[in-house]
Amino acid sequence: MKNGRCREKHWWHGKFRGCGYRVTVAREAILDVLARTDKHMSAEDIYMKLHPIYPNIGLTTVYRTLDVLSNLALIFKLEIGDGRARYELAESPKKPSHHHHLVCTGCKKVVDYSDFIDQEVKLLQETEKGLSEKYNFKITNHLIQFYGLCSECLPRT
Amino acid sequence: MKNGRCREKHWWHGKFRGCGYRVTVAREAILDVLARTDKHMSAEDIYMKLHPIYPNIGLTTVYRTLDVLSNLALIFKLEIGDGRARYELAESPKKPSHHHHLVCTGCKKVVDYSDFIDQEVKLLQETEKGLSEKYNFKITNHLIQFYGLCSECLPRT
DNA sequence: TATATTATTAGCAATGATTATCATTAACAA
DNA sequence: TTGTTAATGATAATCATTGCTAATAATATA
Ligand SMILES: [Mn+2]
Ligand SMILES: [Mn+2]
Ligand SMILES: [Zn+2]
Ligand SMILES: [Zn+2]
Repeated sequence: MKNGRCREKHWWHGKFRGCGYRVTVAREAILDVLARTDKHMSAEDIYMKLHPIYPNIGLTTVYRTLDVLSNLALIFKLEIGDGRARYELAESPKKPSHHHHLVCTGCKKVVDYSDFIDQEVKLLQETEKGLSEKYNFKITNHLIQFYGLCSECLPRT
Repeated sequence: MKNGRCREKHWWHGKFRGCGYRVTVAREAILDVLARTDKHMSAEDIYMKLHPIYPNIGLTTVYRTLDVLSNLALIFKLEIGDGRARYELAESPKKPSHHHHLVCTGCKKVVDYSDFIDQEVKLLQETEKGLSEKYNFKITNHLIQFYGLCSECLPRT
């Protein structure tokens, strides 16, 4: 039986290698931060979280790494309208795989939801098909988001 | 019968005055640009369009004016993910009042669509109601967008 | 294991859309 | 026509993100 001295291999090591990417401390650390939260974090959030433990990982590296992880589809990039992108793990036991977002315009909190997903998927499929044909588009993605005020922000308005 | 010498009054003059805003050349010109197109224009697009006729209207004023018009709900501000906001008239004979967008990630072209709007509205209402209760949010807005490649951008990939 | 190759990184400068400042101008109520 | 004050233009500042480059570290190879 192997002991724990060697760096634990994660399933995505193979994905990295297969795409010609190296497995680095920064990449592991950033994935780890995202794996340990159910929040939707900005590049700077991640940088701040990392900094006490890895003070040598720069903000630029965080951005670059998030870009790589995004291209590998290991994470999702999410724009909520405040000009600061948020990121989350693509596959996580902490959240449903296909979900959308509820954004508080007050505190910028993001809530995952997957209610009504079945009807939604049905409508989306119909719509995508219809639009593809009518407008001659190859549709690759969609975005559904609700905006409002959370219970903490509503009182102070 | 009145002649055409005086500046034509538009219906939104009243809306301006009622909210304590003055009617200015820049505001009329910018609304006019948006009224004459069915495109979704950026602040700079509008500035460029205006510049030959009104070289004294600065880009800053375009931004400020778009902000005012947006607050008055005369126009919609639209983010398509390239970090540059687009604007369109809220009510226009050129497009359906309630519509969503199909965005080409290649050339950033935006197409209005209102197909499947009835089913969509139904689902949105149900979803909003469900989410409001479950997550204790006051939902004020929603965003639905499809992304893909238009017929011109698809070949060159 | 030692070495060569080259992807990755840190630190910093640059970018680009949008906003803030402030002195000047123009709308418009009286 | 005039006084009040909102609106403007020029410019500087902001701020998230990206570009640059010499140094470093991950991996393949001997
Ligand atoms: Mn999420
Ligand atoms: Mn539109
Ligand atoms: Zn909130
Ligand atoms: Zn296109």
